[in-house]
Amino acid sequence: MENVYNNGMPSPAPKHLRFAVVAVDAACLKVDHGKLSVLVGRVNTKPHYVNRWGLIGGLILPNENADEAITRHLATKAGVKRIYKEQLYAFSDVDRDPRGRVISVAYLCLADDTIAGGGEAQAKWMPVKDVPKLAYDHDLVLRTAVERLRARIGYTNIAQHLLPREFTLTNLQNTYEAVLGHKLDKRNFRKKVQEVKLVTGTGKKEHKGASRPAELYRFSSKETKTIEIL
Amino acid sequence: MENVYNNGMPSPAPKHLRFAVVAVDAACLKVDHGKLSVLVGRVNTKPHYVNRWGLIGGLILPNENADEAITRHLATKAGVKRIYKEQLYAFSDVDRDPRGRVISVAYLCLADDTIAGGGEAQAKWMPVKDVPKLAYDHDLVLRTAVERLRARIGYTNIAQHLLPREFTLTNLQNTYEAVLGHKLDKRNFRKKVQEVKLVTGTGKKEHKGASRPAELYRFSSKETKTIEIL
DNA sequence: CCAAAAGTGTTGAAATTACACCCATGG
DNA sequence: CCATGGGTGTAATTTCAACACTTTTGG
Repeated sequence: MENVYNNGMPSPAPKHLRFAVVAVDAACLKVDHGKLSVLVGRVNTKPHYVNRWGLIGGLILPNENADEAITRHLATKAGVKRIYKEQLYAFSDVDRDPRGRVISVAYLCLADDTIAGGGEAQAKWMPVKDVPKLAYDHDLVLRTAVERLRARIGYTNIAQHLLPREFTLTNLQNTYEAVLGHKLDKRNFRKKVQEVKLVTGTGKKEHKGASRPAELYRFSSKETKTIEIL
Repeated sequence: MENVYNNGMPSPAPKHLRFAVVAVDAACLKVDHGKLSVLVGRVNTKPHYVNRWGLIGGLILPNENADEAITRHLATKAGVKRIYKEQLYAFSDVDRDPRGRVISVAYLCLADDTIAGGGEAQAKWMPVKDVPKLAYDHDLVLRTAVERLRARIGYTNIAQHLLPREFTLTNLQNTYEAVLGHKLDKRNFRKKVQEVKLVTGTGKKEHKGASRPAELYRFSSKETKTIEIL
């Protein structure tokens, strides 16, 4: 074989090599009323999936890459814009879509509690614990996304994408607890997030109800930084 | 919009949606004579890439998924079989391949020092520090793979795929040092790998040259386990 | 007996965990 | 004045990093 990369593909590739369509799917998560929740949309692809739920997604078009495609589909199909996205995994099993060969690049997306979305009536947020069996292989995609988020929240500042710009330390701790699925010690949590410079206090206070007002914090860095341990 | 997932795609998808081909590429790494090395192949896709090096890869076919495709291409194009593979990232930029739209699912693959490969004359192992500019976006793919390996070796037993079944603790430490790019303390290293039960001693000794023979070890688990810290 | 690589412990510093009470506010 | 959630420190334990010499073998 003369050339180990080129499969004899001219430009553009002949039709028989273009048998697949490429899609993107979003496992879009947020913490909603203390529960880790996922954005799902109605799926009605008869005869295979009738009146089911699935993740938000759709095809990649010729003039866009996967990142651009996922952004577009989230905006047009769920009214969700400007949220955090990171690539999760490419799902490529031959029969993962009963309609034909579809290879899907899945994304882990994170939104804060205040994000709208689901306003499209065909899309809504649902607690992860309550999701029924989803269409296609979307159960697998969702499970993969939750595992990834749990792993990442422990050693990066990724949680910033689950919170508004300013938040109390109690908000932050609740977010961690919802994602991880277990309680944390309040004093140790506060000590740690400050010491590792995850957050910085603004002077401001949040007054809410009949109790001592809480200080508002921000994440120190907007870059996704890898910090060591939490 | 009635259906948020189906883009109006019938079965099978119409031609204009099947504009892309889907490929796989392998960032295949091993530690060769103490140096982290990558498997590269000749690329000659005139007029864009003349006599260049690139990663081993090729197209996905209609009857296989990405995992199967990467296995096939490594075997047929580099004679490399039965090595460890994990999906790395899907690269999908519109013009990443000058010949046309190619979306590539990249893999991180690991081999032990004894693996053959490169016997095909068109494929060979090259120290990562010495690789010239590669074809396509393969520099980016390689960089991504090395970062991933460095991160993972620190908290998983993934290093097992870089070593033969039995090895000395010195072999193991050399492997870690080659991947990480810095020296480690011998006593602390040995203490840690035993305490965390990464490896188990076989009674056997390796006699080599005029020096005290070393005990041979194995990895305790063949599953990819996530251990905490190393 | 010499060269070469294998093997082995201790100590001081730093980090981690567990744990309970006082504070500030609004109603 | 009381109910609510916010905020704080310390001591015991564990973990981590730095460091040098003895052992075993083949030639």
